[in-house]
Amino acid sequence: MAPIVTEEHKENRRKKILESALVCFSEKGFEAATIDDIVALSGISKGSIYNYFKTKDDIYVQLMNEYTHLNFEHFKKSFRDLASVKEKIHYLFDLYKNAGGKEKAKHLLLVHGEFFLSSSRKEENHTLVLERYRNVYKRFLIDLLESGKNTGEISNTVNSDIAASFFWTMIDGICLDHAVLGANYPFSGVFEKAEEVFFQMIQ
Amino acid sequence: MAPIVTEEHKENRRKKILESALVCFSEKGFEAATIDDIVALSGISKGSIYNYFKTKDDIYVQLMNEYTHLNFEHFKKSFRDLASVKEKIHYLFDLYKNAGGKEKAKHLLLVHGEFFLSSSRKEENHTLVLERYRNVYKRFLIDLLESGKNTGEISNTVNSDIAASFFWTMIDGICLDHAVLGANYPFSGVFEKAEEVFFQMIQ
Amino acid sequence: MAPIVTEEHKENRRKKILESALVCFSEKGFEAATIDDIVALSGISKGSIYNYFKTKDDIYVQLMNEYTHLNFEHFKKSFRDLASVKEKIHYLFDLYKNAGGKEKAKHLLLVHGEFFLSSSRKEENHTLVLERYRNVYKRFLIDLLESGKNTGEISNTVNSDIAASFFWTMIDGICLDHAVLGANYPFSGVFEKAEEVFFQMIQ
Amino acid sequence: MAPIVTEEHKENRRKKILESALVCFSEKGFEAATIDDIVALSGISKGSIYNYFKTKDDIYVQLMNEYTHLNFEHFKKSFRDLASVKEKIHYLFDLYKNAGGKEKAKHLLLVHGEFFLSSSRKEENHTLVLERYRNVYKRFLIDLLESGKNTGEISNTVNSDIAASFFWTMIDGICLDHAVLGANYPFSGVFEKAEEVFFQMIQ
DNA sequence: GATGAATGAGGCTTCATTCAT
DNA sequence: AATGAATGAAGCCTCATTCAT
Repeated sequence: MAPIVTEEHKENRRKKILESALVCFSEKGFEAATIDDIVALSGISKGSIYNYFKTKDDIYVQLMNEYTHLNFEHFKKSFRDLASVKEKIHYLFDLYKNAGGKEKAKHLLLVHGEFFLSSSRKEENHTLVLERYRNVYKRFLIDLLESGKNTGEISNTVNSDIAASFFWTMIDGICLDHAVLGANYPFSGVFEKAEEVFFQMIQ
Repeated sequence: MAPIVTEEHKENRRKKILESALVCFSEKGFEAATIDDIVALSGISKGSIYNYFKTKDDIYVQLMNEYTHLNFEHFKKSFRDLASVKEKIHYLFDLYKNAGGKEKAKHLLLVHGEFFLSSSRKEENHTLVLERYRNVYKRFLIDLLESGKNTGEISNTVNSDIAASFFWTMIDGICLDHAVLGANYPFSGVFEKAEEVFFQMIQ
Repeated sequence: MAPIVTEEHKENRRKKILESALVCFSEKGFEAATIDDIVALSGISKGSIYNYFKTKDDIYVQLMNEYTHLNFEHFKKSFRDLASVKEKIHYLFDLYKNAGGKEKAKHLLLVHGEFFLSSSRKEENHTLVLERYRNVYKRFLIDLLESGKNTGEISNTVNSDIAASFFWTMIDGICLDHAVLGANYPFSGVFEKAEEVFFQMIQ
Repeated sequence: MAPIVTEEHKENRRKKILESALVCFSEKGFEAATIDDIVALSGISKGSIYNYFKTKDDIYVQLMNEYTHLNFEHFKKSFRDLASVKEKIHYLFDLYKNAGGKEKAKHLLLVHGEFFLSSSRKEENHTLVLERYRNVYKRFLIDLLESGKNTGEISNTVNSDIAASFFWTMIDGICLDHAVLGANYPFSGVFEKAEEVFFQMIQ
């Protein structure tokens, strides 16, 4: 007898749970959000959720991994159409600038931010955050900058390590301030300054 | 009959509770930290804590207010000995740069960060955060920049509002990344870049 | 997927909780009785109790509603076999007279009494008590008296409203005094007097 | 050295505590009312209250005793001016009828009612209630009725014991229903009926 | 006697997780 | 695989009572 439940169906349910968790964690914070909240939003039963995820923490971790992964997949795909390194960097800025208005992006930011912050208190998550920072976020930028040096678009005197860190610090800082402060924060103005400043720095 | 316990004694106990709370919130996060943790660390009984603070949330809020207040009192006092606006700004950078190594500063950062982040989900705290951002943090920087314009130290073309926001976004971003990423983050290097960049921006 | 547990099973557990609560509230009073008492008596876990009832107050309210409802259902069913209004009224007196000896009736009385009394301090419960008094207890008696007037069994000069109130005041007063004073109260004697007096009043 | 604090002053403070307790117990119920409520209302410090009363229960008991005592003192004093037994009984009815509108009387009623009810669960208080019922309330009525028999005002066939119990049951029932049901209860009408009925019974 | 800060046991409720069906 | 009832540990907070001054 063929399996009644296809792999695809299972993956859809898994995704549905993660999506719902994202909204719940964003709205209430990880600790305050309950499994029942996720049940209510996803329409998937509690027992079922525990078939897909071992613990509430597990949902958190998989959620973070999933979206980081999707994020960079998206970056890489979009980069295929962009010729120069500068264009790519402009594209990154644009991406985050445009995300500023989207609801889902705000959810992701808050949850990412909380995960990042709280990771310093949980060995397991901390390892994950560090690993991701080094091998994904920073690596991505460093590779970009180094390739820019090779093409001559970026000055060889630039310290890629510091510039990469600086880039993400600014992006994170701006997005977070925007997510929390909302209209009280001159999002566009600061973002433009940041872009301007960053290009000065690397040329 | 006069009160048996001096105001000073009471203030000391209040401080002791806040200090203990800071450590507990920093180590476990606000939600995960328990009143019993604070009891254990402070040596003050549960009932007594509730004589000084109405709720766990109240401790959180007073803690945040207290340190913001102390912070800016400190800024203002130190500024008396500094003649130029540039010196003052350099002093601010130095202050945060030096705080990077201190244990208590790291605690404060994590707790402030979490408060800031979580405030977007709690109307009451959000109001407080917004008010503090506008009337304390940003106001402080704007006043500084404006007085710099008057003395000619700072270019009149600078948009104080955006520059002030940019300043705090960088400070917050750097300190947070440093607190979480630790040795994986080139703290000093990024900080120097930030200072350099900021002075370029305002001249 | 169909529910695993039958509605009947759930209703049984709900009933079990209410029954246990009745005993606990009766023995210690509502405030002094604890959820743990109910857990101990019912053998149902604390968490489960909160699956069936929102709060301790909710148990109280549902308990009161349940028994009032059962009470009047019982009245109405028994009345089918009774031809005259007088017989019905005699039946009511008998019912309460006989309840005097039963343990469960005593429990109910004390708990009802306490609920009634305390309701004046809780808007929500007060509304419920008033509504029940007007639309159930008093309505029942008034309807009875009015139908008696139609059949000529009861004098048309009787003020049904006052007679109905008088009826319940006597019943309540007697039952309460009996429940509290026990052997020190001439229950049967007073009850007979009350019945005698009431029939004089309505003829 | 003469005592700084006179006996009178002490007695005044004791009274003040009892008065405040009456209001607090009436407004919140005995269990829900706190010592701090009494402190707030009386303006007397917590430590001081415990100088005058051993426990919260002690306040309750003394309060009940005090007012029962005052009550009957008042009865007896007023009776001096009344010649016939019937007048005295009418006077009693009038007293309770008039009390219906007074705030303090309502407080007393609710608190007495709760004490009465709850006494069945506390051996110590129960003894007190029984004793008071037998030796004060009922005794008072029985003596009245018996003296009425002697003067010929009251029929010798009346069972004083039952009539006395009936009297208090009606009074209690009416006052309680009135206190709780308020405007929904035809207080005056029922009271008049009760008086009418009682005089029929004893003649 | 008077004061009110300090104490800590104990109450109500929540919620992650398990497990029988 | 799916369901949701059941569990009980653990958290926040209250409050009667004590006691140092």
